[in-house]
Amino acid sequence: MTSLSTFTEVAALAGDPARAGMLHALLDGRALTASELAHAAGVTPQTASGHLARMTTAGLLKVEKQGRHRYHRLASPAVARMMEGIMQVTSGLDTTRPRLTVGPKDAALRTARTCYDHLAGRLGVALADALVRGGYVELASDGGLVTDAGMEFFGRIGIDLDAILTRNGRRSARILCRPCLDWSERRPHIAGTVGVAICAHSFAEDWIKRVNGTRAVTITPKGQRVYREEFGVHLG
Amino acid sequence: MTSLSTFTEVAALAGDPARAGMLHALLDGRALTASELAHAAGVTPQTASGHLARMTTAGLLKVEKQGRHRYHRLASPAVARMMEGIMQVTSGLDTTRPRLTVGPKDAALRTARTCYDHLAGRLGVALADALVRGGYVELASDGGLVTDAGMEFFGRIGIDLDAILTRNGRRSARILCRPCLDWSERRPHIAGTVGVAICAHSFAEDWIKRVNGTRAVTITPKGQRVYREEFGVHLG
DNA sequence: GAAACGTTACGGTGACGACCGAAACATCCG
DNA sequence: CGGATGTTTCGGTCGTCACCGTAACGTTTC
Repeated sequence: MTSLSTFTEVAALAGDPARAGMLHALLDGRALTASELAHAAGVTPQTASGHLARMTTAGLLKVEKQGRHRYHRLASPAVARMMEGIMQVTSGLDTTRPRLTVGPKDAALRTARTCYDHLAGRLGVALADALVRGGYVELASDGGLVTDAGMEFFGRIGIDLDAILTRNGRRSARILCRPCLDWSERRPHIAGTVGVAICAHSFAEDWIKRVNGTRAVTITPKGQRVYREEFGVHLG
Repeated sequence: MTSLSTFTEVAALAGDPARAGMLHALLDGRALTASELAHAAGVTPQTASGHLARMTTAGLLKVEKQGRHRYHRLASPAVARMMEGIMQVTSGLDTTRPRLTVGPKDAALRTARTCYDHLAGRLGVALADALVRGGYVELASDGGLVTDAGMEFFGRIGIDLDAILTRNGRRSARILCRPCLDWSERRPHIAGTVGVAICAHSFAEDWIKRVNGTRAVTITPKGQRVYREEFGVHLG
């Protein structure tokens, strides 16, 4: 039963405060140096280096060296999904406990953030709601799909899902998407290929911007207008 | 940043050999006693009791006491999905390492097993393949859906998906399903509401049976026939 | 080449926690 | 009621591992 030992190993790696902090810092998909990660986790660079080496050999992280820097990033989307899965469990049990989540950093994360490769937070949920309301997307707990009207809508705002899916090698006649339960909003937002496309396009069109060096994003004035006029999203 | 500490706590709970063993023993969705779990994890009942208490207060497990027995089970499907997520990561890195998985127990698990509430292993993948081949289900990495022909097919073999979804409160016009990457087969099988229905119906109709007290299942002669004649599945 | 910076390796300390033995507690059965 | 079984609590031991200081290594820049 070797699969059990690797399971334990991976979970134990994620179950250390310093390593968990680094993983969270990497959850936006960027590549960070050991020093940045050490700062994020609140440990010295030496300690961070050891953790990073372990996680890399375990397959959680991958590194690419550029000059004297070594950039670390999550090894695969599967790692991000694993973290999502853990957060689902924690958010489930947070209902009983008092939710003491304060601080402006937390507030920014709740408003809008990236979830590895797609949008989450109030913005992510609001976009999902708007797309469902407009009849562009059908979303259930098990899955979702883009309707014919949705294909037209996405094409109109500059997202050619058909081309993206053809490039990735489609396996279905329809454009499916993955629902992702938002840990702060407790409601589903859109992940999967469609979520990636929305997020990437939003960055490319300057509808959103990363805030300093976190997973949080701010909505630009241009984005405010587009989200309101095209999607019908109003963020209080 | 309290969410990070709970994240760490949950991951650390899953990252202990004894606790991981118990969680795996519970992954079939049944409720087991502390003694059984102690035996499964290879620890004494005292040790197991402590672990179970911690996991219960953390929200991973829930207990229901019946007489002098206390039955433990996974607290929610989210816990099973979290474990799936971790296994995805481990199976990803297993490609590099030598896959030394032997033993008849392992072989039985690979042939057919339950994955909390749906079928997995060669059987699960073969059923998914057959349903796709027959045009009853469309399945992509992000999601899946049951076609009109599929609705008719499932109705014919006694699974009324429409009724099930109505009971659960549908949120979509179509019947969607969740793809679940099989850790032994490396190919997707069907999870979500549809996967649950297939699995439950297979047990109810005696197409499959649990083997002793594990997640593995055996296919009955009746099941062999049904899977072959109705689904077109041939298991070597 | 020397200095500055980022990263990794080594040795020692400290703390957390997993584990079991013994015993108390709860429940069912004769 | 007394014995048997399942479960939990308590105390103590042991091993593991995170952490940092120090120092070495590699790369870049002046």
